[in-house]
Amino acid sequence: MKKGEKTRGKLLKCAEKVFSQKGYYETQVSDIVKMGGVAKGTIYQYFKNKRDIFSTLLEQYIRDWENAVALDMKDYMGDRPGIEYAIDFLRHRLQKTAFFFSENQDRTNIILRIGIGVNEEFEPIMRKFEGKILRVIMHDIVLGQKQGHIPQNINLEMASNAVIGAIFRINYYLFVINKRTISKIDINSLVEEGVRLMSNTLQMK
Amino acid sequence: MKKGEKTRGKLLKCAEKVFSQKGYYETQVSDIVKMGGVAKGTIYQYFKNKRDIFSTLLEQYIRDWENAVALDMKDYMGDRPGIEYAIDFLRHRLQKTAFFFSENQDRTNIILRIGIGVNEEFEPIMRKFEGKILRVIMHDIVLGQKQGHIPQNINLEMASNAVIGAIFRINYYLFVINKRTISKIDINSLVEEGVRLMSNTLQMK
Amino acid sequence: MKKGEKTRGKLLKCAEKVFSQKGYYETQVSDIVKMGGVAKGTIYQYFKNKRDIFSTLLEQYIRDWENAVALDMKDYMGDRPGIEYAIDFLRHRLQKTAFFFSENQDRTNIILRIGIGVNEEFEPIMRKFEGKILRVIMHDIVLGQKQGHIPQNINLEMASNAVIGAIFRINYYLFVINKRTISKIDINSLVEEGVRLMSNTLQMK
Amino acid sequence: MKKGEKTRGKLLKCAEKVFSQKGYYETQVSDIVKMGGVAKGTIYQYFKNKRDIFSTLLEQYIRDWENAVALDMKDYMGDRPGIEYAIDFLRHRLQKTAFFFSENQDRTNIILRIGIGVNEEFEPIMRKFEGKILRVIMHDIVLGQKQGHIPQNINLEMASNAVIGAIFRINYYLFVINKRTISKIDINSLVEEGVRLMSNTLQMK
DNA sequence: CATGAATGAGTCTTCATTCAT
DNA sequence: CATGAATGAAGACTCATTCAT
Repeated sequence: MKKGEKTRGKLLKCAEKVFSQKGYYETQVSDIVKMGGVAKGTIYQYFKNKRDIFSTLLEQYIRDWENAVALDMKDYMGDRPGIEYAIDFLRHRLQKTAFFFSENQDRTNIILRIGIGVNEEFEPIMRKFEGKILRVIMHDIVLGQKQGHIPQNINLEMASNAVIGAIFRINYYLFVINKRTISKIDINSLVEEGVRLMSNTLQMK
Repeated sequence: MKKGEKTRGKLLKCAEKVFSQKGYYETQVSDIVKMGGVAKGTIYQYFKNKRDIFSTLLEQYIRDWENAVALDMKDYMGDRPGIEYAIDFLRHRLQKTAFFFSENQDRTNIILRIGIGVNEEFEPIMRKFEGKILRVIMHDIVLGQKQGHIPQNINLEMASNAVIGAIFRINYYLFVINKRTISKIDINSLVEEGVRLMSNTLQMK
Repeated sequence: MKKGEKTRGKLLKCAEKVFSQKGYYETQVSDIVKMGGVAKGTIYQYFKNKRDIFSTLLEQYIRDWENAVALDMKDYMGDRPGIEYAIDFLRHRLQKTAFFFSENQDRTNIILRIGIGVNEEFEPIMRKFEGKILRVIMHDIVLGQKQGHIPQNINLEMASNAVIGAIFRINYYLFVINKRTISKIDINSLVEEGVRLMSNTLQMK
Repeated sequence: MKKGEKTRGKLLKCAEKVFSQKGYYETQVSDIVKMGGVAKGTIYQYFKNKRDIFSTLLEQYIRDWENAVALDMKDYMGDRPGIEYAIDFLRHRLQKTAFFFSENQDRTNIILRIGIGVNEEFEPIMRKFEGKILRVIMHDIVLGQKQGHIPQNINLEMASNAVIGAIFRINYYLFVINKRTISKIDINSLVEEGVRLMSNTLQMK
């Protein structure tokens, strides 16, 4: 790794920490730079401005999430039937999501709290993020309906928002409000409860 | 005395509008007073500073919500049994909530979006708000369990967070993202769908 | 006393207290008004502005001092000789001064501390005050020289400044720094010491 | 590093000039930076705020004075007797003081006029300053008493205040009120007169 | 690449003063 | 005479950004 790349990465890591602790507006570029141990001017070698730092993080988060949660969708892309199979599918989704949100709490805090209320110039990125997640959920539900595990008369828009709301809120509650550090075993029992709640919500059978 | 109260109220209304549009940090005190048609100094007769304006709004919202949603709980406090009754109870909750969030979209935007990411000095107020709502939901679930309409083995913490997450997210989706203006008739069909989803989530029967 | 006169006097008394405690710039008109128990606008019925309040006090202090210290000068205007007489004269001066500065410590604080550093627009008044005092001292010294109790070769300018400096400083030390409340008996022993110091300074014999 | 120190020093010099001319409250930070030929923000790189600028000056003055007046005390620490020696000692003190107050009239104005009436948050610094001076004078008097040149029955508290008052007042009169610029020869004749007055006050013989 | 001194537009906030009631 | 709501000019201070070294 080039020296420049290393500095850039370090600054991004510091930015994540500070943004997470103080929010976008309350963090000062000098906070980030100080934590990174470099001079004021250095950060402007890698980022156009403060906004650029924050949106770089947000864009990165979308890719992180895709890598963590969305990509393995193919494993379950086959049309093999069976309700256990569908539940298994849901379980994996929730598990990946829980791992994603628990492994980096600064990132979680930014995605679920900081990113929400911030300036509308970041809204497109956040919308894109949410849109991706929402589309995955909708796709999953439609898949479940095709396979007969989810009733046809469910309102897709309402249901997927209910699911995303529930999932985000639970992860927010666990990892942002309570800052819980959780073992893999703990996470699995939580996931199991989540599977039960969500399969109920969607009347999976 | 009368005049002062009127000015204060007007400024609070303007503040709500501007905070909702621009967020806490991007709104300038001068935006608010300009919209209110008064001089800069006037707003400082009624509020200590910008923070005070915002937190006054938040505190007001807690009271608004209690008046709108929480107070009529007693009507259903009787121990009349019957699952229809329990569903009816849930329906009323969701209906009141939907009315509350649809009747003042600036307020909704501030509660569900602006208030979330803002500086941690407002966190206690937001926590208090969320705490009140969470407690109502938990109380409702426990009541349902006592009356046998909700299974005992449900995880109260997870379930109530799932419910609050789903409800907030749906209202957020409808009134903040889509800025939907909704007739009473529309709202009722949405509420009906919400009742179905939430009663499923909680396995009410 | 008319009601108006009474209000004016009360406000002046309050102003004296606040100016003494906070200095000219740190006192707010609203402090004075609040202490006086009247409305903001009322004080502007009696004084043109904040400066007018302060300079009214200063002007008053000049008259106060003249009444307290300077006027009885005539009692000693005769040209009766005798060193005891001259010392007696000095004693009376110092005594009157000490009474003047001890009887109203807010006034003392304003004259000896607040009034010094304040805006140069009050300088003429303060100069006038100091000038009157200086002239009295010079006159006294010249009188002492005429009568042969003070050497001719003394530098009038230096000596009178030394005397006024010493007197002011001692009173400042006693009544401003140490806020000493002092009985008539105490004061007399202090005055006696002062007489000794000043008669030495002026080589009175 | 070099450049920064230079800017800081320049701003401090400008601040001294402006504070001296306008007093603490009437000087605006923008006056100082304008005179310094730098931008508004620059001064805040070196000083926390306006108060910090002023108190930095005051603290500096204490050190200046110690360097100018107090340090050479040891030269006279020997116990060589003789009244000429004691008078010589007094002469040097007054001379050093006169040089100190005449060499930088802005500083003199701030010490003897501006610093007095200002807000009580600077009082500790001014007290510290006065305390140091007072202690030196007291020490000198006690030394004189030990060596038999000053009577034992003198009131130390009163006498030292008389001396400090006289000295300050004379310097104030010369360098603040009359803004006299004085040659070394002039100063020596003034000092001679001062020696005479003070040695009389303290009955040195 | 890195530095950190300098910039200055931008904001909040204060407070003496006015004036309609 | 008294009130107190409203005014708005004025000033301190912040902080993202630039650029010469």
